[in-house]
Amino acid sequence: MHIDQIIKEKVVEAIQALYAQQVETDSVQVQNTRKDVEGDMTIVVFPFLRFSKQSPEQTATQLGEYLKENVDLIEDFSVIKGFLNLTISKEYWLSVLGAAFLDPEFGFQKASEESPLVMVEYSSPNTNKPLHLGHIRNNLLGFSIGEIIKANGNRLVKTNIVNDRGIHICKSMYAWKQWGEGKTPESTGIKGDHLVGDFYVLFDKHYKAEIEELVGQGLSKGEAEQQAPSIVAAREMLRKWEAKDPEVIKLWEMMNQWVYEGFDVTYKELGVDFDKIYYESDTYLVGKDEVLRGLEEGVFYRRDDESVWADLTSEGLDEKILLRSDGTSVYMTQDIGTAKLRFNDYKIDKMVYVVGNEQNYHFQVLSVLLDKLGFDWGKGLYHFSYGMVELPHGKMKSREGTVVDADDLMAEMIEVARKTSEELGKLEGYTEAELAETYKTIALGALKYFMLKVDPKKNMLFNPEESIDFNGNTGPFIQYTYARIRSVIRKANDNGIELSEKLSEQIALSDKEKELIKSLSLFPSVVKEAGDTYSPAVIANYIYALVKEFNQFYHDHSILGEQDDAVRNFRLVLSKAIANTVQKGMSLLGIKVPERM
RNA sequence: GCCUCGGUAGCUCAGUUGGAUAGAGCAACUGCCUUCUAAGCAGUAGGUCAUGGGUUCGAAUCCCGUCCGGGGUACCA
Repeated sequence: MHIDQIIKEKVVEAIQALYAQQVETDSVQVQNTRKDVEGDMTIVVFPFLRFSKQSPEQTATQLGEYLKENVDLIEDFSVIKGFLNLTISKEYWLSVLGAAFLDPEFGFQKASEESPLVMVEYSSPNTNKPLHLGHIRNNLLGFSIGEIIKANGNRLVKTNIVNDRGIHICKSMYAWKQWGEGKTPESTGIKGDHLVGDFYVLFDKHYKAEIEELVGQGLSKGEAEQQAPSIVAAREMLRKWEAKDPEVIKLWEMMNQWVYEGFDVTYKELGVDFDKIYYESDTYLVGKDEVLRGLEEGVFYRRDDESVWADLTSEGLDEKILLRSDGTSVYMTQDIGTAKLRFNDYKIDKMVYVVGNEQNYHFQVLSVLLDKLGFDWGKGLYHFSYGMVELPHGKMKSREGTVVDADDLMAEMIEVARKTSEELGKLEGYTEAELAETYKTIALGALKYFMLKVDPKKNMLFNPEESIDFNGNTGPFIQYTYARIRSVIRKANDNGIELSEKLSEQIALSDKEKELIKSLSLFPSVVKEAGDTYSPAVIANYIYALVKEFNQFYHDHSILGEQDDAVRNFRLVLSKAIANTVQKGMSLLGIKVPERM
């Protein structure tokens, strides 16, 4: 049991004994004592004044005396205004460290066959252009939240829904057919997703020129947008695709294949993966069937123009279109189909969608629609809604070339990591492969930590000019601390020093050492909080604080140079426990840690 | 218009269910490598927590108003 809980229960007991009053354990406020005040844990006594009918100081003193008298691990107390500061015994802190050191799964809960099955959908790219910074945030959040869900004792299925059909891919297809001159990734040496993206941009260029020309001929902008030859041709291509025209299907399959091969490279570099991938070309018809079923059952209704709608006004939402008047499906229809397929494939207890906050309304509606269609999991779906990544000049727009490309960004960061490492020159003796791996670990550590340390709900700013730092509150700072500890442990091994989990109670603990154990002891509750709130940032901020504290300790205390064997052993155990916690915490963010850097 | 999210140091961000004197990093300035990795440590400076009210022992945090900004409100996804 954690110290908070123990204290809370003892306070309840004390209130009962002193004032003959019942209070709830959760109503007792326990917090870490301020650094500049003597003590470890602090109880706020203001809420008890109505029972004690005495001043805050008197109440706190009475409580303190009772606790000191009756609770072994509480050694002493002090009172400042309405705050009761408790000093916890050294023996207790040492036992906490020993337990953390011995348990390789410290802070994590194991899943069993019976554990809830959680499906996390993330990434969800369109197949007409390469991945950019916005996708990176999505992928990193999705992967991380999956790891956090697992660490909280759930089974996990990671899934991706690929938007492989629709007008967007037809635009690239048309542009390639029209102006592509038979170019392929092989013939050009361009990565498949980038090549297809280039044609998407090319389409837009021609389309815009056509619109301008038509407007010059006297058409309105709206008319021109509808009548431009390129868009007419792309729409015709979409129609043929839906009619399964063999030539169009062949082109579609070929270009999508290029994109998938490109995506695979990017995903691998980013270190994310999926257990099951769905394609909208497979799910949109299922969704259509579901909507028609809903129509038959009277859940939806048909308008005069044959379009199908859901009336959600009684739920406080709007009316929502589900099938167009020409019978084709919309985004919502596809999501219904995908959901049905998934729940047929897996016995899912909880569905989590990692999708940007611009789609909050969409998921609110989806939840109600699934519920109306009789899926009992509809109401429980969770939209993990995250904020946008903004550039200094505003939003990213792929057609205006203001995007930060995922592949380029990673390559640039690896290059920075390489240069920095070479300047510092601490990797002597590493092979080329080991060097390359270390550069990548550091570069991706920097990128991932940068993206994950901020509250996922909030928009964040990315400044390509200033790039991502390697000092201060960053991934490499944390990795560096880990590498330092590993270095010490290696040296200990080399000198034949063995670590013992038996910690002598004779040694004196410095303030910093005690603080470190306290911080360490918080890890399990941090993992839980991150799971409860769907927030990798909680993990990131915790690790940073822990590591920052360790560096202070490292600076002020010698570990291997310590003459007293018991103290040296304690410091090694403490260091190793922290390294393990850092490694596990970083793994929840999808970040690796290097042995040396 | 309506719905929704946000506004904390020059910049990027933390800030637990309301608690003590609001914290980090970057940028600026100053110290510390003959001692386990200086991608580090220590220090200086920087704040009307957008703003006006309210709730109470106590508000960055909860409630109401105002200002500013993002997103949504499509037979786009």
